[in-house]
Amino acid sequence: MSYDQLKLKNQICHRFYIASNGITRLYRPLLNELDVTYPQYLVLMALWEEDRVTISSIVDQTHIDGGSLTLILNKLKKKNIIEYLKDKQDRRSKIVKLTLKGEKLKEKAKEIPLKVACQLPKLTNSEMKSLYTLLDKINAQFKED
Amino acid sequence: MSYDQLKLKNQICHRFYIASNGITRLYRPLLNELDVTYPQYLVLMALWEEDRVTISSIVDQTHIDGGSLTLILNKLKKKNIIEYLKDKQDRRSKIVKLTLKGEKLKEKAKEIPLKVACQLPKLTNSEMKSLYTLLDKINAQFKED
DNA sequence: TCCAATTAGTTTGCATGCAAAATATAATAC
DNA sequence: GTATTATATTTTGCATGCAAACTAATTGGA
Repeated sequence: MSYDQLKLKNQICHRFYIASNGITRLYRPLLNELDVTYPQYLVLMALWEEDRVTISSIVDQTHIDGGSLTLILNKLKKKNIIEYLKDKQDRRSKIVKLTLKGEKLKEKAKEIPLKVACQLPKLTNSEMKSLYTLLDKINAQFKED
Repeated sequence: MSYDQLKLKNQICHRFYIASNGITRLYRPLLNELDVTYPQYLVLMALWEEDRVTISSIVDQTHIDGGSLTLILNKLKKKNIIEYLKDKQDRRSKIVKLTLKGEKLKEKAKEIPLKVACQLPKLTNSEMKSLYTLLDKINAQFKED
């Protein structure tokens, strides 16, 4: 009764769990210097690409849970990194906008990706491309949720 | 000032975040039938492979944080899935052991991996092998932490 | 042998992740 | 036009993930 399919070494999800937590841990000391957490950093990356967007747009971009995002955004607001604008078209919506401080954080953040990459095992360009492609295939499923 | 390296589409960690959370979500309804959460299921898989182990051994196998694991194990004990034994060699340690109920859960769990796999995009054997290899390369870094 | 350093676990405090219920507002159906 | 339905966001309750402080027990070294 060994049930190989129940062994940890055969679990793809466990590998993602380890990778996600492990890499996030690499970000933590770097993000501490910006006084943000990893999910807060995801929100910032979304806003640096496109500012003045609705909360549901940020959910779509980051895949952060909506309930959690409310709390995350309130914390970013308290740190004066974002502010809320009213959406005159639809009073149910809020528009999220970077403050000047939030915009300037991008400059401080720009070295982070390279610093994290340096701490990861070296993959060849081909391996990295392959990994991105495979992850995108797996995640395609979750793009609509 | 586009800073491509800060775009979400270029973040490997964000892909792992999406994959880990997304696949865990696929497990949830199946695990509900066993009345366990995903981290609790990781602990069970570790114990089904090797029973009567220390808590630190479970940390090594599952990569679950030690502090969280204390709570998780207490919940499994409350559900009568595991029990604690005393380690006479080292009184600092606890031995974790499956109860009969915990052992029998394995039988109920054995269909879960296939059911989850069926909900994921089909990857070829070669792609799946490649994905496992790449994840193992990334995660090799975290094996010691 | 005795004390400092180490190790195994637990506890605490904070930040999500998530499902489900609750609010407020908009869009649709009739 | 009004009731029904759908959408945007917030709130609530529970379960981790994690760093740091803490307790108890063991090990190592002078």
